Amino acid sequence: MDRRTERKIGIKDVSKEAGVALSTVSHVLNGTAPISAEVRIKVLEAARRLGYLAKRQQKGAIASLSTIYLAVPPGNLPHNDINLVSWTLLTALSRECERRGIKIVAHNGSPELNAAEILAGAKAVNAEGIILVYDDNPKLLRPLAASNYAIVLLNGEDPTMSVDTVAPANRYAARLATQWLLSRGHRRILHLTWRGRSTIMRRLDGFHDAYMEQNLPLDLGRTIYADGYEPDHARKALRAFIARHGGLDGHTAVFCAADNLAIGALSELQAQGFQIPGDIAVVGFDGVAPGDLTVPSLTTVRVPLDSLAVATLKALEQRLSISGQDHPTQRIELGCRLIERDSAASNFLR
Amino acid sequence: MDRRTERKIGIKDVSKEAGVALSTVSHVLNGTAPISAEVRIKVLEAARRLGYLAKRQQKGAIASLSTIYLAVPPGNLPHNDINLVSWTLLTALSRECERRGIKIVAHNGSPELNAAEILAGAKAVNAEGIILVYDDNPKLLRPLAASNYAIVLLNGEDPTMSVDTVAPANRYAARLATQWLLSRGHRRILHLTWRGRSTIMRRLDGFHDAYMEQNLPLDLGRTIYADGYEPDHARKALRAFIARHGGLDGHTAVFCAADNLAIGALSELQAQGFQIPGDIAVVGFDGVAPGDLTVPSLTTVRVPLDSLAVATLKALEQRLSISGQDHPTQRIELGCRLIERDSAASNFLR
DNA sequence: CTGAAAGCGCTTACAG
DNA sequence: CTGAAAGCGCTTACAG
Repeated sequence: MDRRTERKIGIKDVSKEAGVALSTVSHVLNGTAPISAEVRIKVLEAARRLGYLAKRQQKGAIASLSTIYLAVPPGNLPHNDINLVSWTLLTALSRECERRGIKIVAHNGSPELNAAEILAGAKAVNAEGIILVYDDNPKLLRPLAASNYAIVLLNGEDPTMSVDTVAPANRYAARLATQWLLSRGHRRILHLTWRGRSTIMRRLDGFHDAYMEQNLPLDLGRTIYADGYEPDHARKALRAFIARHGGLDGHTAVFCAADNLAIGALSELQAQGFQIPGDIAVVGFDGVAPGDLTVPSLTTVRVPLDSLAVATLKALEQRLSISGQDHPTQRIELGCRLIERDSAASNFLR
Repeated sequence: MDRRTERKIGIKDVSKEAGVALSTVSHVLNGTAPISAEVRIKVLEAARRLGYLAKRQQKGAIASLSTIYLAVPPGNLPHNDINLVSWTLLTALSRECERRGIKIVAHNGSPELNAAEILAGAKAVNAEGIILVYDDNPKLLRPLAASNYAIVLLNGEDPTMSVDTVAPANRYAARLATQWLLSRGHRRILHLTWRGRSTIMRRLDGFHDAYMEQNLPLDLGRTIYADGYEPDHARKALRAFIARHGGLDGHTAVFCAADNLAIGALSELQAQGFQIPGDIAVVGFDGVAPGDLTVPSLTTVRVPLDSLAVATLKALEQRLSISGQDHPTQRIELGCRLIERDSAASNFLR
């Protein structure tokens, strides 16, 4: 990440790169003298190219964090290797903290997260901030928000907006994937999901949005609820659906609310003799499963886990630097990208 | 805002405030030496109290912006004094730009916004960034996103996530207002809205969320669509509703998707002899109408317009400082607060 | 807008 | 962790 050669980029390097005087660079960056637009732009572009602007932005923030307290509902902890998403997200977070020399201490308490315990734990390790992952329990969030810790909810939903939140743009990303399928001629699409955290329901919203945007009747898209988000839950749910309808009931694609479900869907559909993507296309969501190793490889929505980790730390630092006033809480959603692979071919057209 | 006396807060002031050595402060802020947790915290709190952390964060960013190009759909321009929300938002934006010495140039083009025109206009004034207000037209956003201007969509929705967006947390705020009514015993609530931009539909989502969260049947809450967002549209829609049902049909509250509608609702309901809030409570959304001047004064959801303006500039600067790589786009939503006044009394309990 | 120079604020190395 | 001191990077004032 840090190339040795560009260790210390300074205003001097920028002036050379832009071919202007050192003082000019300073004036551009501070607005302390009237500078022509052409020169201004030349300087700013050089500063951006060399990463000087980014460095300067970072420098402001890098101050305040030394220890973060991390609270994750036990079911989502990495040692439970079923949930690869959690694992990858937490790894990204650890890596980013390490890179910046921030210590991160994981909460280890009752099976059910509990605000008093979390606050006590954070205090015991002298944390400046708390990252709460996945949870969206208002009973938990309210007392945490009332404390004077900087708190960020990661990958969750806080409808009360009592704490800052960082999450993928679930609704828009699901809409994107569904739109992609619709644009390739699919009309009857199954959405395979489960009744879990509310963030997963935002993916269902997006599924519907795509139909509405095309003025297609919503009931062309059918939603199937699995009993959970493991591959076996997907298999069971699909098996039941197929048995009930004596087939796929005219559906040509399955959009799964998680890669785990998509993996189960792939195996169940293939076990039942369906060709993928010939008979039915499969699209996942998450982008952390080894989707390029499945057969066929999995088309999926990639959640930018690294960026989520970075944004979480930034939100925490921002909150820490705010004195007294009542800045409104913010929710930051990051855009996701569709990874096109073989389980949903791009040349399907009915 | 800037008290003369605290013009230049430096590390020296922080060291005095915290009662530690100057070098210690530096080490804490840079992590360049092992410092005990107690001292660290003492220093950081002093730094925050004096606004030093905030100053430092700002300093990193203040660099890159000198001219912003502002594109607003003509119907929302301030000279159309019907829309007080636009006016207040754009004023907040101008004020913040002025405070920071940023020049802001308003686009003035065809009645329908058009990407090529906007880009040409931005280039003509040597802008570094473009703020697009209110619009959510993908045909417009796509080509803008493809340009290499830093772009922020303010108060809009971009489901394609092609540009960074700053907006109020419409869905959660509407949920909050509805929850507040439900918690005061209201069960049958009218949601008065109009078919406009999609952000307004998010307020409808939030209206429904509040019912779902309480496990109340959704059809207790009924939605009325006015023909637009002006007070007269609200009057007409309510008049039709009351005529059709021979009254309020058991509803005890009207939650309006905009203050403008709420003002119309107040006047129509009173004209028809209903007591507010005795017979029916009225809640608005926006918080910019002179809601404390209506009779009765208007309970409403206040959108943090100043913070939206600040966040927009920050997002623009952040995007400007990013070199090459593909950082995902971000959507920032800010939390809103309920302003309790007389049009929905807090002691209504059935 | 340049370039040399003074100055300022923060960083850093070190003895205590 | 302190305190005095050297050093560094950026800012600022100014003549050209």
